[in-house]
Amino acid sequence: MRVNNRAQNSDRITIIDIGKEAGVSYATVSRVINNKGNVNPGARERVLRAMTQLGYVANTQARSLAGGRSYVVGLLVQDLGTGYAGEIIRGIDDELAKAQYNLMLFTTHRRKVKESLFVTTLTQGTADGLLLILPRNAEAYLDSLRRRKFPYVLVDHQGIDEFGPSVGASNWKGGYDATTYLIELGHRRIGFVAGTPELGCALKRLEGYKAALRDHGLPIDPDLIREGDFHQPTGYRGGVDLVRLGDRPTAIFASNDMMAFGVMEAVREQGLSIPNDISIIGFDDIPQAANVHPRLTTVRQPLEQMGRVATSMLLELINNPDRPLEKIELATELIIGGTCREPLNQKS
Amino acid sequence: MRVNNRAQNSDRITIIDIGKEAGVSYATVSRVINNKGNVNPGARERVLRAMTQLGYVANTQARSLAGGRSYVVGLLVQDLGTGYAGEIIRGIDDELAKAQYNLMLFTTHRRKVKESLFVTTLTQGTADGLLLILPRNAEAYLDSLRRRKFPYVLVDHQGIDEFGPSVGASNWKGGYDATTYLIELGHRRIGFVAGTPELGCALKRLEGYKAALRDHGLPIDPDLIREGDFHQPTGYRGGVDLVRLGDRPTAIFASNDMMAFGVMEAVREQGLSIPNDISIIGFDDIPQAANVHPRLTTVRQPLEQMGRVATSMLLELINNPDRPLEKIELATELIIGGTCREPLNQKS
DNA sequence: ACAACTGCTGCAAACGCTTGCTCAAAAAAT
DNA sequence: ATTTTTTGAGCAAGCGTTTGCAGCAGTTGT
Repeated sequence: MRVNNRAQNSDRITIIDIGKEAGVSYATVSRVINNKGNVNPGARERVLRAMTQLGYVANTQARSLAGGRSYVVGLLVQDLGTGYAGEIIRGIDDELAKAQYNLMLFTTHRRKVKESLFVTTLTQGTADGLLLILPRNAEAYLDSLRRRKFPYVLVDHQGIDEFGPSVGASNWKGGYDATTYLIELGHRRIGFVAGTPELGCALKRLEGYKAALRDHGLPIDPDLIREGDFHQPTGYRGGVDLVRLGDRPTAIFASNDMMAFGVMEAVREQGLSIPNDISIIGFDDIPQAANVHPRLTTVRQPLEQMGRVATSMLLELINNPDRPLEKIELATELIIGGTCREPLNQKS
Repeated sequence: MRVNNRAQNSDRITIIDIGKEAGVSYATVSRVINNKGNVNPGARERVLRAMTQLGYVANTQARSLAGGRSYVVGLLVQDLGTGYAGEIIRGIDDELAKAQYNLMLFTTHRRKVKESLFVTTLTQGTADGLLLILPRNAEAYLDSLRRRKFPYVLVDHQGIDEFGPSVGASNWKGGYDATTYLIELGHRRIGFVAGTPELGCALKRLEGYKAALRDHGLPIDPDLIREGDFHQPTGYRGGVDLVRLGDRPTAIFASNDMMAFGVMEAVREQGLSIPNDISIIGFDDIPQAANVHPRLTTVRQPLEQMGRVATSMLLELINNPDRPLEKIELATELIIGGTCREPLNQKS
């Protein structure tokens, strides 16, 4: 006989137990659990009752082994440092919970090496699908996933993978709207702090900004455009540079909130007031944006909803692998806070 | 015959394949994988070679079913909004990766209800152990875990569970040190913004603050102590209140960084300079603390290390359930940034 | 040279579940 | 009343591992 090394195994309740309790075979119990086949309403009732009575909890490993489904989706994310991923994840695991799925998390952090390994393990039976938030070197495995028809969805990543399904936000339009808003307030010199140029979303936002300027007959001044990397320090740096410009801008558009916070710091450190001296607008609307004073005016990406939509797409893909792949772009929304106003006309 | 519904099953490589390739039985392959029993070095060598050659990936579900181990640990965390949890998680999954373990994430968010359900499922075979970061209503299940000897470790939670193993930081000493630092700089009126009083760590920090004042013969002025909840808005609120005080403090100690950011905002909005008019010190040293300007002076909690230590404790507990339970308190460290200086003697 | 070990390896059962097949009983059709 | 169809449920195989047990060489001891 084999001895289990896990204490709770001894009293673990299996479908066999509940089959006995309900007076049916364990196969029937399984059918009830999975809503499969034809089960007599009476029997189903008894099974259900027995389950709650005995406190049955399905053994996911066994289900997975037998049924080929693990009820787990893997999530690959770079880092949980800002609220950004947190918001998306909120949507994800809310949606996952509804479908009785679990979330396996892998944080890339600095070590790109293991990313592939993780994907391999996960896609080899541990998970039924994969959610990728802003993956960096996805090329390494995306191809293999596609070939094997392993379900996955890209979140907030435009550009890299033209074939795969993805969920993002209207970055171009968001950039356009934010800029237009500033222009309509009366701003003529609008600084821009760009995001990592390798990321599609960063480019789109920049293009939106340029298009808005163009459409309103304003010049695109390269001096007003600074490169950043979506993190606070580069926002600060860009802010300092822009503020020190001889003919400094009356407004600055940072292409994400974290950088906007950096810009705000820079502006204030130079003894200038927000929004009186300089208007500031961000992008993302992470939770913190609502916590600074004045509240950051920003372009909201529906992060939670993105997580939600991506998840439900993934679940559908899992249930029906031959379903046509979609690319969904959710609408952004301008959130008016207190960091923007019409420019004071002391300087034209 | 049964037809698999998963495409990749057809070409999945199992220990049987490896066994054939290496010319041994699959049992031997299993022994090699698990470093069990005596295996002939030559055979081991061949097996290893076959594994890399064929790109073998173990099926975790099967291992779990047969071996009673899932190589998964569950993580329960309230929210991923700030970098706080992110840092801890970095330590956790770094350590987990070393042991070839995976991480199952559950975010409590607003819905406490499902927390217990998650714990039940997880402890019923899905995970080998549980990591709990600042759980709120842990009483609901901690007891059951203890009874069933299910391995778990509490992270950064002092007070609730006197029996269970836990990892935290020296909150009292951190509070004491920070306050002493300010006093030694010459501050006499030091404001304090407290954290959620239900959390042990918040209380400890406050006590450390009071003790330092006492030890240096300074009065404890209730007016200088404001209640907060560890989030930015309450820090802001507390900051505003303190700054508006008739006899305003020359320094403010916020009991975590997020609130310190709120205080910084409040101070600057009142037209005061940091650190010239008011010194500010935080607690935690989340990544952002290094990104604000000037860099926040704060008490570093070794968050990543806490995650790391908690994880290795958990893993040891999993391997040896009868091991005595420990409570580890890691040292905090004062990080000198640029938000503190001696008070300007314009006002005594 | 024979018994007693030792080291290595294979066999097969078990883990808890899903599901194709089969078949009995009940319902519908003739 | 008989045949056909439908419905419901049991049987047993199989998912990919781990591991106790048995067996078979090769060593060592006497």
